[in-house]
Amino acid sequence: MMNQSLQKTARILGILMESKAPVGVNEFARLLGMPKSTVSRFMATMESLGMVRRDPENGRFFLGFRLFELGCKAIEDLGLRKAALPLMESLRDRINESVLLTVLEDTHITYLDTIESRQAIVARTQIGGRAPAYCVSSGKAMLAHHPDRIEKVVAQGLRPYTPLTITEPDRLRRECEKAREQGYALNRGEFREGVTGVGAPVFNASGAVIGAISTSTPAARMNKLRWQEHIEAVTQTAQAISRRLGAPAPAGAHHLPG
Amino acid sequence: MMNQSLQKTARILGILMESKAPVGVNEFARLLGMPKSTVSRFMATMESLGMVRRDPENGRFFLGFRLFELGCKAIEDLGLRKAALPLMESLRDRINESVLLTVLEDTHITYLDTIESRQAIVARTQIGGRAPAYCVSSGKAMLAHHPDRIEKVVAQGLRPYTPLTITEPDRLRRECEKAREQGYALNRGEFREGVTGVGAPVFNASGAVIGAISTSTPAARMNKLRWQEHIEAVTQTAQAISRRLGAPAPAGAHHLPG
DNA sequence: AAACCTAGTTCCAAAAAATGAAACTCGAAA
DNA sequence: TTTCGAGTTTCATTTTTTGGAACTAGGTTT
Repeated sequence: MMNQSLQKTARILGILMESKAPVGVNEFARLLGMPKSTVSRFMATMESLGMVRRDPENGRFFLGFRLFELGCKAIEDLGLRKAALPLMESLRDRINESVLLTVLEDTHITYLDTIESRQAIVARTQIGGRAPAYCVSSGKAMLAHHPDRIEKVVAQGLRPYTPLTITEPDRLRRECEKAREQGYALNRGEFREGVTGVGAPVFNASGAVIGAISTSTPAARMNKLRWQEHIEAVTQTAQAISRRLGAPAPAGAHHLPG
Repeated sequence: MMNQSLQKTARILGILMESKAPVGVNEFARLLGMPKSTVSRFMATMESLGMVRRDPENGRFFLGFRLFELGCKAIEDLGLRKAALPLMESLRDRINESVLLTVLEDTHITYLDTIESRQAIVARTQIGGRAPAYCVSSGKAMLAHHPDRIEKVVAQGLRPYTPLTITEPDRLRRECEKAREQGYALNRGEFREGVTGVGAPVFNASGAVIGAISTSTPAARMNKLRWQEHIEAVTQTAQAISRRLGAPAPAGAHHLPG
């Protein structure tokens, strides 16, 4: 039912995504459980299409630059980054902490862009990197509007990344429900130890969640007042971005007439 | 000989890359000259692999975020951006013009990153975007070290983008040869009218060209002195980045003992 | 409300492509 | 010189993909 060449392609790209060093034909053959003749031909095709490139030293493979061109277009199409960046800078200046822009993809989030805090100690985040949605503030903020995804996440198993990671399905469901009511979600150090955050969803003109704004702050700098400030600032910024994108007014606080 | 599913995938991604608006199954079928049943199944597979995503409104397709993850990893692997960015900022501050980081891919260049000039008037460049190698300073600087590519470029035809575009194969060959000797190349407005630049190649530890640094300056701000300043500054920056990457000392000016 | 688009999905026999064991090439190491 | 490891090519066999047609589902016109 699914095109198998494509699935194989995705596996190969996945291997290169995870791999630290370039990968050769024999290693692919081993990892994929396929004869090297098959792999060799496949890689030749992928190379000619720019999906991978060869290390001229030893013929091993890296991901290709064509993927970068395509990936940049992918997020450009979304229009989110352009609308968000200036407001993200203001937010960073307001709270003096790193600000992140993310999208929800299946059950994980992807970091689209970062505005770094100007402080000496920051929790660096890799643009293009991922995190499990249920472990981070932006992820929970977005899951809150995708109940089906919550169940998919739960079905995949709630692995503990830190002692504070949510591992109880019902706890996750409750937190998301709360996040939906309040319009924001928190991360108290559930993905990376000592890294906290506040996340709020961004909506497009159709009222669909298309991304989230969040903060990344070392736990050592957090206290009750700061949490409150961050929640307020992040929520306002996310709403301002949504407004820029033509989103209908948030339904949260105001009760609209029936 | 080449895997045809992969080629089809590349064509589909190419269509989405060029397309301004999302594309539906029927439109793909028309553009690809294939029955819609085939396309429908294909797109379903691509979607499940994250290569494309559907517009929830109308079911049409965009490029998927997975491509962004892969693309970011692709340039991270190269290690060029990390080595180059700080020096690019210094260069921008030195000449107060936009500074670009590019790689050569087949016969075109791809923009990896930009440090914008602080001036009011700038020629904006899209990260992830392309330009024909023979029309821009960075492209010519890199072609200079890949004679086979020059011939490939020539074979594809030298289309004039502006009145100043090089359209004579021999002129391109001569310019590249000169660029190789001098260690830099110029663009006098050969790709976009009124946009000039100076480009120099960056080498890795094996002495191979892996990218280029270049400037982008409105022609109105250019004069003889500025060209000289830019050439000096760009060349020095490119060499400094190469040194960071462990490149052997440039052979250009010094005549090494036989 | 019935007929009629348009867009997309599913079916299945026919057609085409990918597969993989083995032979081959090429460099480097013993 | 031989051996080894990594990669590529070959070609009969197996496995996919293909695509016309039927089907589904919204939306629009008569």
